Amino acid sequence: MSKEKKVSMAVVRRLPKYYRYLDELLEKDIRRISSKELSRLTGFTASQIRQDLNNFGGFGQQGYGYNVEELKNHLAKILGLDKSYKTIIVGAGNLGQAIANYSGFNEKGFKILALFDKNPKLVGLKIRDLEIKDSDHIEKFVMENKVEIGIICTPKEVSQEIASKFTTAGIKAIWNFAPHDIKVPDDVIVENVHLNESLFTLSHLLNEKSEE
Amino acid sequence: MSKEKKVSMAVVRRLPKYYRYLDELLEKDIRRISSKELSRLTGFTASQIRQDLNNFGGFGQQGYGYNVEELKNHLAKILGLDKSYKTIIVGAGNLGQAIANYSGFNEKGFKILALFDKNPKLVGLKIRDLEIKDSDHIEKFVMENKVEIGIICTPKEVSQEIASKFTTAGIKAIWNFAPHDIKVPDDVIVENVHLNESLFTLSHLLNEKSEE
DNA sequence: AAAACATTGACAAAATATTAACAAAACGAT
DNA sequence: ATCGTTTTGTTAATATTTTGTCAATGTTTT
Repeated sequence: MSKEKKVSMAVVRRLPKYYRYLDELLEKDIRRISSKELSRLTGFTASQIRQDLNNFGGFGQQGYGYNVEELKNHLAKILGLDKSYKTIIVGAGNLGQAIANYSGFNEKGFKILALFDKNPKLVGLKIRDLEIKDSDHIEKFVMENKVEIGIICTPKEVSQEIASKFTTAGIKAIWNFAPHDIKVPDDVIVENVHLNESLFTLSHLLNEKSEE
Repeated sequence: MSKEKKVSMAVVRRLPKYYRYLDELLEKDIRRISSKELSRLTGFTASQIRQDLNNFGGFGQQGYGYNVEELKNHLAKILGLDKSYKTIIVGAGNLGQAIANYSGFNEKGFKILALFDKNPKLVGLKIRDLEIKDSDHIEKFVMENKVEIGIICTPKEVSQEIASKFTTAGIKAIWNFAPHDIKVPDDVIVENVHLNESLFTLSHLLNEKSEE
């Protein structure tokens, strides 16, 4: 049983940003950082940063700040980046291919095992060294290869169907790019990237501004 | 001078979702909807939905609910979807092409005028009916065509450079897909789509869960 | 090795956001 | 038309999140 207090989603969503800046600092060979300085970089308040980090333990030292490498490693662990994940992408259009080609994810441990599509013109083609397979074989592939993360890059009309295949086959986390809210069992995690919502937000802010 | 109270970002980020569900309802020819029913669809509480919508005016009617079409039109206006926007995409790799090919944005009034890339192998090629132009001509093109929204699909290393070109040329809104926080003048709006942060959040949640 | 300085972690205070409650208004059935 | 039902808009109550403060503690300088 876990006795840790639940960390709020607001905090969780800031963690990757901390991680990203720590990564950049380390690349510049900067070894220590204070919450004040991190505040300047990230735009969050120093107080908030200290409180966020303290949800997971006291990683800093009075009078000194945080050791960049150490904090980065802690965050990697918290974010689960110390492990490797088997993933597949369904929908091998431009978006699916864009994600397959992005080397950053692979470097951080997200291994793409295969791409799937139901378009016969795409099936059989290769993206980098990945063959595009027929969508009919998703479930079998997931079970045989113990795929952990499923990525949906299909049109919204088929996204639920794919999500269901995923959960039936035992996938526990879905990264969904289709502009639709898929339904899954309670124990399955869904992270949505709703590009239209993001664009509409931008459009709203642009209009709101011009009404000053 | 505006006397409207400022609407919080939390509210704004829910609006596109309301809009999406209203769109779906209208497609199914459903003409009226209560906050309770919208709550069931969206997962937000009915109380929250009523309060959110009331930030912009009383669109509903007691005993009846909301007229779907009317509410959708109001939201379209609030989100700025009643207008048309001139946009360009910089970075014509898979991601840039994916966005260029997504017809949904075009339908909602986001017109892509051109794609830019600095890779000579891409310059001159056509995506749909859009020619990929050389990045050297971004500023000129933006000014001549009064481009309103700039979309950054480049690697992070050049994202700031592109952002600066955008703002110099007078762009007031940037949709940024590069995993980097670009710096822009205060009056320019930036909406980030940080895919790595999204994926890392997913990874964290997956790990958190397995520690039950 | 002492003094001055920097900075955390924790807690309290303030600000925001969400949920609940309900009177007022409109609908729908009889 | 009247009456019970539905459902909003609004205000009040809760809950959550963010910010401010400071003693405690380690660091750096002299």
